[in-house]
Amino acid sequence: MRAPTRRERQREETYAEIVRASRELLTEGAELSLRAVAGRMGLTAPALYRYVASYQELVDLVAFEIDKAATQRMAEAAEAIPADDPAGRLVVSAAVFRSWAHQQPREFTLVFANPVADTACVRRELLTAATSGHYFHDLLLQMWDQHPFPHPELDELEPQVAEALKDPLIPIDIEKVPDGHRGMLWVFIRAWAALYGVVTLEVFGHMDPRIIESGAMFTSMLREWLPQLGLADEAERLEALLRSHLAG
Amino acid sequence: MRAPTRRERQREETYAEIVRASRELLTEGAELSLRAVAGRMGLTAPALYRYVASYQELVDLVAFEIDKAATQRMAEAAEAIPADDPAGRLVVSAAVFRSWAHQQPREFTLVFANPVADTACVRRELLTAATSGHYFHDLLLQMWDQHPFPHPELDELEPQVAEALKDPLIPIDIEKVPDGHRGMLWVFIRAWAALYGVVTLEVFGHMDPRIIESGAMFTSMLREWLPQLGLADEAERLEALLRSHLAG
DNA sequence: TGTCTTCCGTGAACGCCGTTAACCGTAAAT
DNA sequence: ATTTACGGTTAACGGCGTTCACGGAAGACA
Repeated sequence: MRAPTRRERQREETYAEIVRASRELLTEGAELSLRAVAGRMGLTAPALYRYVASYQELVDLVAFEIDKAATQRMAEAAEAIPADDPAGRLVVSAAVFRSWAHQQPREFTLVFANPVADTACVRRELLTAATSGHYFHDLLLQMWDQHPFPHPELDELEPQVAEALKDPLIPIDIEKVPDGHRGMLWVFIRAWAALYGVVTLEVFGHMDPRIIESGAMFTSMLREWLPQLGLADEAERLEALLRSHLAG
Repeated sequence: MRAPTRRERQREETYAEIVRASRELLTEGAELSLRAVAGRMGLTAPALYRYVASYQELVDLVAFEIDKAATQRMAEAAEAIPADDPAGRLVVSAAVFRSWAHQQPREFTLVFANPVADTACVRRELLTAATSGHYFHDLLLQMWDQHPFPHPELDELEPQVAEALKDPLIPIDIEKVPDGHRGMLWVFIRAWAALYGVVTLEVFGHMDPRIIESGAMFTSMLREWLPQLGLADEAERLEALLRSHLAG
């Protein structure tokens, strides 16, 4: 772990600049293309091939960094809530996640609505490396540690699901899950599905825009989920917390 | 309403061929491009501009027709269920919807994961014209007619939502909704959100592939929804029906 | 029937795009 | 001091959406 040489530092800075330029393009609504990124950096397109092997690899790189940045945004907002209130932090994080998706729909689309199935292993690994995934799972685990909620046992689930949960392909440090409580992952996964579903629907706009803007879809999704996470008696407090963060 | 002239018939046939060629490309995993579509039809790209004003308009046309075709596929499968069992037909339709999305992920993406917000009015109108939307809403209305389920009153909902439900921007013939029961739409919309969310998540693959394949996500979504549609006592029958259609 | 017009196709061209190849100065490594 | 690796260049290929000028053929109409 020696100090990075000058060349290495320069290279890292170039990567950072690539990501910066790419995100600027996305934010401005322009097309993300190698030529546009290169142009914004003051060099020509072929030069970028010294850093990424293809356009798809650029997309993957940018997607990973965007996910990291979005997670940091959630973490910063969550710090306004005491660390001993992981449920509050989760609610705030979910609200920030939604706001981010609405403010930066192209960034959100790049990360979460790019097919992960058909492409190569790189994107596959992204599935288990997702920073946001680890972040959400950590909060959920903290919640469970503080106030365990019920979850199905592996043998109550469909065999294929039980099998998948034994060596799961999701962004979580599996040793953090207490032994005999793998069924908890099923709750986590379904919660993620609910969050992902609502936000994706809203971003793609397959719904009356006034309803999207109101946030009612999101609120009602959360209202359904709080009891399942053992938060029935805190529902009122958490819904108020959500309301105060929906605009942001 | 006179008979269509020869020219008109020819033009319609050309449109149909455009859609046919486009869908072939999508199914084969090739890129959907004006040149590729034209080439498959035995003509050059500029010729297509006699039929569509731009690439985006081609996409919209194809998306609309794909939605129609997917709906027909659902309707055909639903015919195996008696007409006096709209709940059964809904379950079968939802299962077929999911199968279609998995078998033709590119078609599904084109229709349901293309941003509708930022583009022009054409796509906006698609929102209320969606064939599949009308189909689902018809089934839900039939279910309610046969066996009414509870729904919130307008004044129990958030004002913005209540406002939106008075003149909704969704694919439904509003006069079919009984007076004083507009709140029903809120149930419909949330049900659609749940279906859309799960299927989109599965198609984009942001989840362990073994869990996607098992269909457990979909089953559990349905299990949560049956009671809300007043089908608690038919849950067992309908879940069995779902299981028998999940593979298809 | 003959003329006029509308429709539907063409080829050429423009400016984008991703990608490859050959080339070269400079900074690091030896 | 020499070699090597790195990071950039220009030129070019094929493909994309799109526009334009052109022409033939089919329908409309006298």
